[in-house]
Amino acid sequence: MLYPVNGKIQPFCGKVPVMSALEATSAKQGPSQIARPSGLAEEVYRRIRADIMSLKLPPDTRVSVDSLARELGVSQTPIREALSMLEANGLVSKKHFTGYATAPRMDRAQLDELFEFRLLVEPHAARKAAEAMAQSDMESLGAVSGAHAPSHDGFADMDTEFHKLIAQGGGNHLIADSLARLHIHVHIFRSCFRSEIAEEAVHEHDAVIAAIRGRDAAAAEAAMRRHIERSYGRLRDFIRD
Amino acid sequence: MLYPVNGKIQPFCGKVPVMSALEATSAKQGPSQIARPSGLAEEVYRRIRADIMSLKLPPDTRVSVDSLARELGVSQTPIREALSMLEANGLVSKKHFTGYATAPRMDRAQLDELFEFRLLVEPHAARKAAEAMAQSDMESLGAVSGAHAPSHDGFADMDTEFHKLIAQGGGNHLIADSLARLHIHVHIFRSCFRSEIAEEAVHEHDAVIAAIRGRDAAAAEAAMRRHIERSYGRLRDFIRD
DNA sequence: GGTCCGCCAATCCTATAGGATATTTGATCC
DNA sequence: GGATCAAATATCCTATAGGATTGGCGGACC
Repeated sequence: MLYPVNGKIQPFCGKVPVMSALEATSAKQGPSQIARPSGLAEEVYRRIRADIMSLKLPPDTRVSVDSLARELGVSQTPIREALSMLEANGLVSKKHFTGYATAPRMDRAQLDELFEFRLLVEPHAARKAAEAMAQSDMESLGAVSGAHAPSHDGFADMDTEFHKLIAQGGGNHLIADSLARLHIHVHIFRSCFRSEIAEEAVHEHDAVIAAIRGRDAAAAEAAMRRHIERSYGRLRDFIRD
Repeated sequence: MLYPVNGKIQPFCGKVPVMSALEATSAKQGPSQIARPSGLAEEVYRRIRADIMSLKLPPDTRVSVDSLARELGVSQTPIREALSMLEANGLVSKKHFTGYATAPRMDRAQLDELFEFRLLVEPHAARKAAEAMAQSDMESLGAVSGAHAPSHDGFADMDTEFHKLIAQGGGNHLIADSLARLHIHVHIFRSCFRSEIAEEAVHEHDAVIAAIRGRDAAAAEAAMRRHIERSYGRLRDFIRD
């Protein structure tokens, strides 16, 4: 057959891939989501993004379309579409006739800009979350609370989920999407330095969660602001420029 | 020849297209910019985005890859890359095996979310612009001030430039990019209703400009907040849902 | 010994052909 | 007359081949 089925990524020709895609989406986004086998491009997109976030593709690394196509067992077209989307999200950059490369690691100026933005948006999101968060999300929030994360990746996932839930809690999709896009870069930056799991961060998280559960908007905003400021202080130490 | 040169978009095979691309970029971004013929995909991207913003492609309209390829005289690949980038920016959406379509017109909820976001970010940007805007941008700001725009498009361009300069003035690229991305949607929404050129908006702009020129951060923030609130009121009237 | 020029490999970019799918249209049946 | 099913069309998705360009490498020249 023309479609290599060596365990990488399979096109939507058979029935099995479709089912697996359905399971994947429904498992990740909850049962209320429509079944949408969004195509190979999106699959490849997630794969590459995961590789970037796990530092399997470190910052400032060349990414060859040919290599990816061979490695994933798909044609170049979906690779190109995925890379174009990643470029639009700032995770890779394209130089004409030279190819794609993962974005270089954040420098001091970019870190400052990123946290200025977070400090502007995320406390507001926490305030609104305290006012209007749905009960279901509130319960999910409890799941990322007290449990001590064993590994570095475990903490990172928990942190991502924590901030995502609060951003969504405000009910504003634009805010949630913007913060999610930014959080990816924070994740990469933090992973670059394999920073120790900060016990403080967990306490700060719990403070925010407590305020939101108590529907105390002002306290939630303040706690989130404090968390981001402290987080900024912890990350800033890793950089000198 | 394989490359149709019927006046649409030309590949980078000859010398003339390269020169024209150079002239275009240098004319738009100033003489200090490196020459970067970024490829067909970006050219196509700008073209489609322009067509969407000019309502030549109205909201919720099917966009065929084949048709675009024929119309622009290029292959399908750059069209796909451009559409992927547009999708990442929320201007088109893709449905598997059905094709691309321009995003539907904003509904009331989206308008609310968008202006909540703007109200959160843009006054802050104005404050920072008043504190730190470069002298060159300050002069450019004067150019979009008093002059009465004759046409609807003229006002729209002026408005876009006004908000772009202030967003850039704060020196935070993330803020500037986010606001630019959002402003496109505001532009489309406004164009849909061919709203009359609001004389008020010009006065509000002038108030912001005056505050920034006077380096009065608090006044700039307040003026921008007022401008956005009024702008929201003007646009909200067009929608019922 | 340093610098410049031409060649080679790797990569990207474009174009075309073929298979698969969703939507539409028309005819048939109830 | 309305609804249902099937064929046809238009479109997308994938794969492969060929042309064009960049960056690095070795040799020649000053």
